[in-house]
Amino acid sequence: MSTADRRTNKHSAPSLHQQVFVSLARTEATLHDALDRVLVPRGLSLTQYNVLRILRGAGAEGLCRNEVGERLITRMPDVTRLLDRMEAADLVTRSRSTDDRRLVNTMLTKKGLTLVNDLDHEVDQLHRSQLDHLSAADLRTLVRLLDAARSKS
Amino acid sequence: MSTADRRTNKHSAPSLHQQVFVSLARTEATLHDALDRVLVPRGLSLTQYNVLRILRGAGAEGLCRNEVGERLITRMPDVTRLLDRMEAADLVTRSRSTDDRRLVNTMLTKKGLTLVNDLDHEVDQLHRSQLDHLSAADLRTLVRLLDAARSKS
DNA sequence: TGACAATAGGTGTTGCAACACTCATATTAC
DNA sequence: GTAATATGAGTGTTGCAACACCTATTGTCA
Repeated sequence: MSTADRRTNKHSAPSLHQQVFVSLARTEATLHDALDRVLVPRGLSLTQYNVLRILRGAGAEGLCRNEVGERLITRMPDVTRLLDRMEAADLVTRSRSTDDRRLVNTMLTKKGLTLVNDLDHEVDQLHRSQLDHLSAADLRTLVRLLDAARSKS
Repeated sequence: MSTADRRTNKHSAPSLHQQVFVSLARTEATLHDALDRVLVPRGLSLTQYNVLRILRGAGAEGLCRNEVGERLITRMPDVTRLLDRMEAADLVTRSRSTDDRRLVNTMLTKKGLTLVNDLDHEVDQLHRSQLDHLSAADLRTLVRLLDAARSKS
């Protein structure tokens, strides 16, 4: 675009790269919203649900705060208060490590584990219903291209 | 999963549908974060940038609040204060319609138009650099599958 | 025409997210 | 062994987002 165009409404058609970005954002928002409609009635945000799944995968030893943050999908600079809220809801419990007293291990409570196990089926059903009009080959292609799309970052 | 498993850490491997959801969320977060690093130094959130592009596309007449909200990528129940902040930053201006006095038309200021035009090149360069290791055919396939993935919702 | 519903916009409040900063503990260098 | 650095966790503050609710204007229909 030339300097003379800077104060006009003229702008070029979106490039293929931009189409990818917009389509990606729209699809993520659509699927995210639908999942929220399952999680919010249970008092969970998507981030909190991800923490439950992360901690379930970690087993009884739990994980320290930074390990939880690293495994989260979205960058989350305030894991402390996220875990505070989940501790207040009796979903997780924390205990300071004796090995390294800087570390605080967080693990699921029985209530948290039951909740995330209960949600497995409902969430899987939702994802299936949202995507069952695509073939397995298409889904595998989609995952492959999505993974490739972020491989540079 | 059987009832007996509800309080265990046993859970099945993620289905293909779940892999799509996770990969989609991760890729969106990665690309979103990179774009934020371009926009935040200019004082913009991604949503505000989208509003600028929406209003540029609308031309001099502008759009009313609900029309802006409908065109946004993510559901946004508080467009009023979003536009308040952009008006305070002198990016948009508002005027109540005389035809239907319920409507308030929002349009870009000269500053807002210049800003969004200036960002075009930088944003496009970013998107290209993030995705230039994928072929055009792959990008077209990605857009097609992403569009298909949200077609049911 | 006058009551009532529908639409558009705005507001009050609450809770969460992001930033910078501090404190405690552990590791490293000398 | 002590000082300096690095790492992990938590806190104070600010701003934005989401929810419910309210007001003004328009449209609908008896």
